[in-house]
Amino acid sequence: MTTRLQDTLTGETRPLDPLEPGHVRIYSCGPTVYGPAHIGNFRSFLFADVLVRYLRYRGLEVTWVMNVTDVDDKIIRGANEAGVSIGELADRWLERFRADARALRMTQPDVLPRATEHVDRMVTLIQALLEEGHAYRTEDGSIFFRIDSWPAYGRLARLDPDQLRVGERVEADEYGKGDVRDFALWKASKPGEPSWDTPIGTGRPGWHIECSAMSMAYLGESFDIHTGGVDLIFPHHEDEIAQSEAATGQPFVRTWLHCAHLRLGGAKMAKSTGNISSVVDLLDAGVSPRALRYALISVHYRQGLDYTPASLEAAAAAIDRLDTLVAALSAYSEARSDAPDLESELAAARSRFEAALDDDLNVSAALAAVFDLAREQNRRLAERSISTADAARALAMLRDLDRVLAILPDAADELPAQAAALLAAREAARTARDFAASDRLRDELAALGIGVEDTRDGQRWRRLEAVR
RNA sequence: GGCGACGUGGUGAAGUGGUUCAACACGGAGGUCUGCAAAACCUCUAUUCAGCGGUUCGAAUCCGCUCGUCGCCUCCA
Repeated sequence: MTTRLQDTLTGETRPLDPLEPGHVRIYSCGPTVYGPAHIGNFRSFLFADVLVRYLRYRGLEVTWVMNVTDVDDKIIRGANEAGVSIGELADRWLERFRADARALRMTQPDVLPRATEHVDRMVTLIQALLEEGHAYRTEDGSIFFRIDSWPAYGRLARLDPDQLRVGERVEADEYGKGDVRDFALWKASKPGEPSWDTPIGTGRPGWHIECSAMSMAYLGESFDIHTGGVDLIFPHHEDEIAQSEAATGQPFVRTWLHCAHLRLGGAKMAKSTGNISSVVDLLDAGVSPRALRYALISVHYRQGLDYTPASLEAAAAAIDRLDTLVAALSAYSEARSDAPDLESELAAARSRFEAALDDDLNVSAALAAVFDLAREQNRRLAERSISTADAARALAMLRDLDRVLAILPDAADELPAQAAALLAAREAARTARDFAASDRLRDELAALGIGVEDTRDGQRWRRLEAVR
């Protein structure tokens, strides 16, 4: 069974068939670094992360590129307001983005190219478009893509170009275009804006051309998968297809994957409407990053998802259930022979897990396989019907599946020295049957965020993940 | 106005013609275990899948209509 994915362009769910066998090339539209990322942004980044992790888990080589937009209207405005250069502003927010991504256990992309470092590539593309008659220059020196020159325009978004409601929301600074629907490839320099001196004039690149140039720079003129939020389908990705294929004559992307919106209060989470919840704010408020990750990835990527405090609490409880199992499997010790049927039980869980993810990344169903496995192992632990080695095998299986999900506690997590001392003291108190002291020490550990339980395997601890 | 997605229990959500098809998680009720606690396990928590009509031997799953929610057509993950 191979992994099947639903392509936005054709609507078909097809087996993944990389252009280069065994090597998948993926481009994800990344952040525009002018402010803090919100969790809706990260829903789409983490969806791509799970995809990358799963394909690697499956043994495929993956090259993952995520762009960073570091020049656009908002960055320019933000930099002017803050009295810094766009580079300084972008550096600041890119650093924050990296920190958020680390906290949420997003895989580091192989390349995080910045738009301002790839202007040459964009210029080359634009030159090709000008030569082929797909682009034209306006009086002020801006360059636009001529939509009429590309008959397939509108296919991705299933929009009829003639039906676009032009005139209602036309940007004031873009008159001079041959057709109001045409989009900017190059914006002529204006006072107070950064610009580049290039063979096509002095100015700065439009947004859409960035992604075409940077994806091709690292992945080639044709590559396997392009991801982003559904709100990028039109016009961003539609424009990318038009300009890329018009410039190269090659099919641009084989599979388009789009992540549905995260909603807050019933409406799409978006900076422009202000109903956002930033990752920084949540983490600063003490929200467990693993719970947040779980909440964001546990629903199928093409399904809308409502963000509520309750969803985060449910996620934290689910995570805690797995944490407890990991702690129990680690602490378990029983001198007896191996359970003969464990191996097949673990294998069955793995195959359910893989079948779910192969089916267009059905994370909910994959999690169901993990939680069923958890219940089975908890039962065996309670019955003491497995060996110490069996427990280690079950834990190894969970950890292996977690290469995709990345929600389990850190394997290298060590008890802080202070807590370790309290735990040792509690051990001594319990040996002396001094339960008053034992209970007091348990409270002290809880205050440090360490939960302690007494079991046949001795004291067992786990971190208590805060929700808020 | 055009295009599209969706509507499953107290909540989130999987399931897209039959065979444990109503998963899984959260929450709730009862029980077992336990110094206490916690955790875990067991049992229960949707004769029913927005409503109506149709196709079929058989539908949550296909078709039609109605109602409702959301999204795109503009920057946006």
